[in-house]
Order: sequence, then C-alpha cells, then structure tokens
Amino acid sequence: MLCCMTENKEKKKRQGWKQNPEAVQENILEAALEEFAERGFAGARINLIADKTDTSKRMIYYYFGDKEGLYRRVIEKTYTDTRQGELALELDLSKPQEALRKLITFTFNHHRKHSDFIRLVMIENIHQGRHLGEKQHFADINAPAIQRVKEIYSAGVEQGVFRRGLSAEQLHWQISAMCFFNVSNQATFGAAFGDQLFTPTGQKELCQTIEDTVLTFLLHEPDRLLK
Amino acid sequence: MLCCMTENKEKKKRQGWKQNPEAVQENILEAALEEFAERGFAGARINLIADKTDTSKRMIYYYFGDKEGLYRRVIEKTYTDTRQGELALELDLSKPQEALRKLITFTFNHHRKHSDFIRLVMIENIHQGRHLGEKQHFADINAPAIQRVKEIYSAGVEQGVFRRGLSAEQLHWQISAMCFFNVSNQATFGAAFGDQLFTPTGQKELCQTIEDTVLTFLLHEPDRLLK
Amino acid sequence: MLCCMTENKEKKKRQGWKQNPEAVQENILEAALEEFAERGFAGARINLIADKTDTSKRMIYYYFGDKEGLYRRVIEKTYTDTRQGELALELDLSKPQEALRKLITFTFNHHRKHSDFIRLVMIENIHQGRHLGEKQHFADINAPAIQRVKEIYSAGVEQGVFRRGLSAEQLHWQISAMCFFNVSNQATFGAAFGDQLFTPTGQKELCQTIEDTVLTFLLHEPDRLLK
Amino acid sequence: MLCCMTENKEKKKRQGWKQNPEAVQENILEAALEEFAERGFAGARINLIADKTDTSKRMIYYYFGDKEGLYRRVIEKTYTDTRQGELALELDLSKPQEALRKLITFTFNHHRKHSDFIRLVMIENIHQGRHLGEKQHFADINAPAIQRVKEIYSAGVEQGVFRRGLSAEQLHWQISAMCFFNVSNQATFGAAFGDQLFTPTGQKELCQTIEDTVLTFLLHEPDRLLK
DNA sequence: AATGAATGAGCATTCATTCAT
DNA sequence: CATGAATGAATGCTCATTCAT
Repeated sequence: MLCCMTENKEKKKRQGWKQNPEAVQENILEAALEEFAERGFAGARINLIADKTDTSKRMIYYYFGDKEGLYRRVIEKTYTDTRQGELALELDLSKPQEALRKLITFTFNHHRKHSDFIRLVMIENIHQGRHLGEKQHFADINAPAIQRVKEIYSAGVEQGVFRRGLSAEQLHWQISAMCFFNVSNQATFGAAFGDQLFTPTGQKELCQTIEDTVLTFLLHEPDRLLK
Repeated sequence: MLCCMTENKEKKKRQGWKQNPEAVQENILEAALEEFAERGFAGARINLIADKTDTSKRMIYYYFGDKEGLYRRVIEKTYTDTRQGELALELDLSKPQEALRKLITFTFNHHRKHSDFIRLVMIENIHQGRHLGEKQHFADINAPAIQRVKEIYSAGVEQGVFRRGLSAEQLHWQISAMCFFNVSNQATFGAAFGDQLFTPTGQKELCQTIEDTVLTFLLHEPDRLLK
Repeated sequence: MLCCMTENKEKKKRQGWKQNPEAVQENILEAALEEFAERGFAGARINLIADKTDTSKRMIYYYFGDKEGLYRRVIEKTYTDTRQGELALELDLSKPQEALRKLITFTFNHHRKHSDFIRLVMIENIHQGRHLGEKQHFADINAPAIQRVKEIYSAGVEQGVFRRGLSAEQLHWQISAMCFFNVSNQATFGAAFGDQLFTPTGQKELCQTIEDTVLTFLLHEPDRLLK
Repeated sequence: MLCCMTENKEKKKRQGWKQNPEAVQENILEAALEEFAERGFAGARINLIADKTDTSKRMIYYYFGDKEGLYRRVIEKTYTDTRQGELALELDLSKPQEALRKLITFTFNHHRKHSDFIRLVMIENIHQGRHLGEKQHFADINAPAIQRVKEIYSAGVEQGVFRRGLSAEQLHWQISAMCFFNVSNQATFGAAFGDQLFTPTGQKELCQTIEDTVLTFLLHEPDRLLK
C-alpha cells in the first residue's frame, strides 16, 4: 500500500482517449515495440510494457491474448509500417542508375533511422520466423519491396544501361544485406574492427560504396578467368 | 510428484573426466553455446544448459559465477574459435582474384555451417555488444580477419589487377555483410520473398553473385555519371 | 516426492477475507513478526512465513516487494503497536511517585509479555538500525515514550518531591535499560549466574528493585565524597 | 579459471606459521568472531570467514566440524576473554564507594570498547542461549564477575557504608543492564530519541548517572509511602 | 470496457558441506 | 596436514497469467 507493490505503479495516465479501443491498442503496440526491440521476446517484460502504456496490464491480455500474441502484432505492424514508408519514395524510371542510387540511399538511411525495425527483424530471425503469421499475408506485405527493384532493373535493361540476366530478387537481396548489416551488426563489427565505418563520414562513404558496388555489378560482366 | 523431476534427471554422465576442471568447463561451454544460440540470453535456461552437460548446475556457478559470466565466456570462445578456423584457410597470393574468390566461398560456407556463431553474434548485437569483454582483447581476436583481406588486396594492387584506393576494411565489411545476412536473415527473407535463394542451387548462385559483386567492384571504376 | 511438499501444504485457509488487501497484509505481518523475532532477518525463511499465513508466498512479494521490505514493515508496525499500547496507560500526575512506579511496573511487564518486540529490537540493533525507515518518522513514533516520563518528572519537581536538574531522557533511558535487559539478556544472564532472578518471585523483586533504584535516584542527591 | 570462481579467491596468505594447529585455530576464531558479530549466526558466511583467514575453508571444517561448532567456540572464547580482561582490574576494598564507582566505570568503558562481545551476547540471546555449552562450565567462567561485586558490597556493609539486605547478584545485574544496554541498543535508542546520550559528553554523564544511581540505591532506604 | 487482487510454476542463485587426492 | 573440485537442497524472487467484481 505505502511502499512497494512493484506491480501497481501509480501512473499519471492521459485519460482523455479512453473508450477508444483502437487508440488503446495502438498505444500498447508502441510501448511493446520499444520493449521488444530493446530486450527481445524473452527479455521483454509485460509489466514494463504496461508501465510505458497509458492503460493497464490487464488490457494487454484483453486485446492481445498473451505475450506471443502481442509480439506477433508488433512484428506485423512493424513490417507493414516499414513497407508503407518505402512506398512514399518517388523514383524516376527514365534514369535507372539515378533511381537505383536513390533507392539504395533511401534504404540505407531508412534502416539507420529505424533501428527498432532492424532489431525486431533480427529478433524474429533468432526465433526462426515463427511469428510472422500467415505466410501469404506476410509475403503480400513485402512484395512491393522487390517490385520496386524490378521496375528499375527492367527500365535499365530496356534502355540498354544494365546488363541482362540478373534477378531483381538478388539485387534486392544485395541491397538489403548491406543496408541491414550496417545497422544490425554495428555493435560487434565496431568493437572488432573499430568505429571508422560508423562515423558520419564513414557512413556516407559506406553508402556510396554500396551504391557503387551494386551499380558496377549491374554494368559490368564479371571476370571469371581467375588470376 | 512431477514437479521436481527436471532437476533429478537420471543422466548417464561420463564420470571419467571428473577432477579435470578444463574439460568440465569446456563441456559446460558447449552446452551453453547451443542453448544461448537457440534461445538468446534471456530465453536460455540454466537448468537446460545443465541438463545438456555431464556435470551439474552447481558447477556452472562454480566456474562461471552467474548466467552473464557464462554467456560472456561463450561469446568469447565462439569468436576465438571462428577466427582460428579461418586461419586454417590457405591462400595463394600470387593469384589475387582466385584467392579472393576462395576467401569468399570459404566465408560463405563457414557461416552457413556455423549458424550457432551467426545467431550468437546477432544476439550479442541485440545486447549492443555489452558482453564482448575488454575492447582491446576483442579487437585482437578479430584482427586477423581484416589482415587476410588486406594481404589479398595488396597483392592484387601490386600486380595491377585490382584498382587502387579501396580499404581492406570496407572489403571485409562487404563480404561479411552478405555472407552473414545470408544466414542471419534467411527466415524473414525467405518468408517475405520466397525460398529460391536458399535452395542448394540458389545458394550456389548467391555465393557466385557475392564473389562477382566484390570482384567487379575491385576491377572497375564506378560510374557516377548518372543516367 | 518429498522434496516439493513444503510449498504445497494443504492449508485450511480462511477464504472469507480475500480481496481485502489490508487484512491480507496484516495477516502476513503477524506471521512475519513471529518468524523474524524467532530467527532474525537472515535466519527467517520466506517459505516458513508464507506457511504461517492464510495466503501465499507470492502475496508477500506482491505487497512488500522483498524480504527486506517485509522486515522493515514488521519493525515499523512493532514499534507503532508498542508505543500505542503504552498510551493506554493512565497515570495520576498528582501523585508523581506512584505514577512513576506504575509506569515502571507497566513497562517491566509489558516488555516481559512482548518478548517478540524485544527480540526484534535486538535484531534491529545487530543490523545497526538500518531498517528503521525515515528518521523523523521513527522519532515521531517514539516521542510519546519520553513525553510520559517528562510529565511525571515535571509534576514531581513542581510538587517538590523530585530533585531538580535531571533529564527525562536519562530517566527513560534508565527504565528502558533495565526493563529491556531483563527480557533481552535472560538467556545468557540466567545461564551465567543462575535463574533466581527469573523465577516469578525473582521477577517481582527485580521490578520492585528497578522502581526503588529509579525513585531513590530521584529523591536523593548522590554522594560523590568517596569512601 | 580466468574470471569468476567466486569461491576460490586468490589470497596472499602469510604462510610462515603453517603447521601450527593452535595458531591456525586462533586465526580462524578471530575471523569468525568478526563475521558472526557483524552478521549474526544465520547471516554469517563460512566463505567470508575463510576469506578473512590465512587458511582455507576446508580447515574450518577440519578443526570445528561445522558452522555451529565454530560459532560455539567463538562464543566460549569471547566470554572467557571478557571475564579474564575484567580480572585485571584492581580494586581497593577499603574504600567501597570508590571501588564500586571504579568497577562501574570500568564495565561501562569495557563494554563500549568491546562492541563485538556485546553483539555476540545479543546474538546468542536471540538464539536463546542454545550454544553456551555445558552449563556448569559456562557458569564457572562467569562466576568471578559476581564475586567482584560481592566483595565490594560486603566490604561496604561491614564498614557501615552500604545498607544491608541487598544481593550482589542484583547489583551486578543493575550494572550490567545499564552498561550493556548503552552499547547494545544505541542504534535504536539513538534513532528514536536523538544522539545526545551517545556523544562523548553524553556518555561521560551517562556513566556518572549509572554510578550515582547504583550508589544512591546502596546508601538510601527506598521510600515506599507513595505520593 | 475495465481493473486491483491474486497466483502456480519456475527462475537464477547461494548455502554449508563433502569428496578425492 | 592440507586443498581444489564437487554437490544436494534449498532460498529469495520473478514471470506471464487469471480471478472476481
């Protein structure tokens, strides 16, 4: 009553929006995103999520069933938000090289700014993708990402700028790999090899390098006569 | 009746190596590696680690102090083992292109085979590298990885095969990024975009692509006159 | 089989008062008082406290946070109860000597009857008073004890019965010391010097002696011309 | 090996006196006294005692059997040392008042200086004197303490200075009570009623008061005609 | 729709103690 | 005499979850 009861923290909650189920759920999802991204699924604490919320622990169970249900919804929301954010980017397909560089720069910066998303993806990979929900639905959410690359690549091939025979999927994979790794593995890579790559100028150069790498690969036939 | 059984498992333990502290520690570390890699730090259960062991839970605390101490030692061991495994690879510096392809193939396959290592690195990145121990020591362990690339690149430049002005660090980063991502993000990438990349042939092509990408980048000056 | 039983005791618990947080806390505090008084802080076992309770171990943590939090509350409650018990005593200030004897008899008997309180005070002194909570609050709880003595002494001085120049604080200290020691050190004193003082008649005489000692001190100027 | 193994602290131990069983035991007893006095029986940790020692934990078991055996020996030693210390005090029985004041001053200061002894006695009282060993032996150790008072009192009565009919036992009890309580309850009494009594001057006055109290009681017949 | 009270199962950790040499 | 390695049994505490209103 007076002292402890760690589980019932007095909280000054904005009460105005009560009676609005969707807002309450949204509010819970935001809190959960933070917590899951910071501590992983097992490390996250329902109590702490509730504390970050303007509602109570009981409501989490009311709306999401259990911890896993909440986590699933967080994952889904995070992917959806991310892909929707990407759709806002406008590309000029008449200049395929420029478009591709723009897409890479965008992805690079987007991932840097949304480390919560990156962390959540890592966490979900540790869980071997068990919480991605219905496969088809998940695929649908993500389809636009490849589509984007495909449009640019096709335009480039049509204009005779890019070489033929490459798959948009692999191109997207290359871009993803480097833009993702840049954020996901910064801690260990920096500790192992120094932080030069992660300074502001290091990052600018790295982004440039990724663009150059992908573009060079699109422009030049690889040499397999080894020396 | 049922409740206590977890701790009393009749275990057929090899008793021969008792009184051999190093073997006992090694045995614990192996069990812990599995468990941490599978469930993360928070999700790992000391009891389950002990069960995989030929000794008891008590000995874990005897030798490693607490869960975090054990985890730290697992991380250190995993990195050390990995880097030492890499040193076994012999490269012929007189043929830089071939050497680089060989290094990439090796890294690609090594990472695929050691998904425990990959998972542990991901986990540690989620923890923001808090358990890597003394920074200098960790850097020392990892230094050879860059050194390898530097030797190949320097040889290539000297022989006029590779273009000048690139950093070995960035090259290592590129290779790492793609070989690591291939394993670390297989679950989410596969679910989002299909498993073609992760079939046996898909993987063969992907490895080839990584090699081509890096080599092309080393051979051709990038085109920055955008079209 | 046997090993888990301590926690699963079939206990006939009065269920009527559930959902009554204050009663539950009170119930826990009583059980804890017994246990702490009997075994000290370190020796007390949360499981045993829970067993003496009509609720579960979990509720101890729910309401008191941890063992120390519970102990703190027990100490506070014990002091509060004791001081409040003392306030019930009615004293006739028109007869200061009688009033003082009555106060001493009361204190003597009170301490004998409440050996739990005495033991808890000893335990807390061994812990060097670390759990007494906010100093001012603790002082406020105890203030009435001195006030009582002060009233009697002032009345006695005004009536010309007691000599001037003594402090109520020291008088309270004298009374406390002897009434407390009588209970607190009975075990060792009895073992060392025999149990005569602790038989019913021995105790009656001892109480009388304490009264005589304090009163004689109040009536007669001490002789410091040593012989 | 490298990091934890909390139980095997590297200790720079004076090795010179090894092979001397009595010195080893003495060394252990001193360490144990500190630890038991500071934390009580249940709170004391065998590991910490061993750490304070110049020998190992195993030796504690070798010489003392178990924790309780060690504690018993500590109690016995403490009482023995204390009583022997008291025998050093020389008293002039031709001046009984002076002798008694001297004895009280000595006891008062002795207890202040040996708070370890006081704490251990408190602890043993909490354990209800269960570890005092053979009763007769313990009584023999303590007998001199009363004897001392008896000599003074008898001398005083013979010289017509002290009134007749009092018991040396009670006198010793009075002195003990106040001198003991002064140290044992300083923490709680100070917190409850302020620290004035425990400042250097406060203590000087308190000692004086104890002397005055006891002597006045010895010189004046108590007044039982209450007013 | 909402909530404070309640909880069983299990968690990391610690303890005094004994074994093997 | 001496010691590093080993251990069973508990200990304090936490977790996600459900009850009762």
